[in-house]
Amino acid sequence: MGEELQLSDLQLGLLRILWDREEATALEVHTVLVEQDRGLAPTTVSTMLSRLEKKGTITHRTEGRQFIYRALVREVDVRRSMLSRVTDYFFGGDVSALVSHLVEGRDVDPDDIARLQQLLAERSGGAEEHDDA
Amino acid sequence: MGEELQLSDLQLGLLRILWDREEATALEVHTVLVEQDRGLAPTTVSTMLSRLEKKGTITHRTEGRQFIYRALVREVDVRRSMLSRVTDYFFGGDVSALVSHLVEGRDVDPDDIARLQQLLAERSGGAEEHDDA
DNA sequence: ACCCATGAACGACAAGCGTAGTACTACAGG
DNA sequence: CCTGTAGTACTACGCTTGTCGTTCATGGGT
Repeated sequence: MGEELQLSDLQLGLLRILWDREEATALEVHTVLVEQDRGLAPTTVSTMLSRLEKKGTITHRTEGRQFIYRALVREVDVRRSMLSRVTDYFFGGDVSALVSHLVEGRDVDPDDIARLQQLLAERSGGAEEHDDA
Repeated sequence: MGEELQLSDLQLGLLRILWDREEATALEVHTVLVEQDRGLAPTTVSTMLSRLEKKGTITHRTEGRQFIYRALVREVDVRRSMLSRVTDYFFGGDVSALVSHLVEGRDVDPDDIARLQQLLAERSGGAEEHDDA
């Protein structure tokens, strides 16, 4: 199923914009980037977009003389893929080790803890899993 | 405090070896890599090690004509840093959202769920610190 | 029909990574 | 003292990323 897709910060930034608004022209993307204090030349944005397209991450349709870009990968998949890389590497896929790390290290609100407990309770009690072994 | 350190897979692999054995010569590192099906020329390993050192991630002392490398960054810090990047980006630092994602997506064993509940219970009940290396 | 503005296409360049061959140095054995 | 060998240093090369400048095409206004 999953191709190993590894994205840089900027690439992620571009994707994010496309995810947020479904579609966007190069100019639009550039504008958003600028608003995010990410000052880049419009051509830079175009170049990045092109390269992303060449890799099959996004695509575009032409409307008039403008390109309207659209993401081809879903955020949830990228999220999963990138997270997997880190978790697999550092925790060998052991989710509890990961959460343990999170809870230990950074400050986690008691609220968060509570919410997590809630979440897990739902998971184990509410939804019936019929997975064996 | 936190420098943004972004490591590639190979760099992580090298670091891992140094973390595991505290210290290692270039040759030793190479050997381990080979055992891990990561077949690289010894010179390649040396080059990578040098570059890592230039970036301040590792260091070495000289024993005879050999270099004995040692990591300058702790695994826990790199772990945290790399994980933060992903979690901050995708979940805005919301740990419960992250865990939610994890629990929803890949199949998490009931065992894991139980362990997590245990973990959280400890966390919210008695604040016990147990050292992690 | 012509010129300009708008935006894409192309080319460029520096830095960093992965990869490795070759050069050099220094210690050890004869 | 000379040489072989081990092991680092140097150099190189192709690829990707971030960053643009410049060129080119085209459609719209006068």
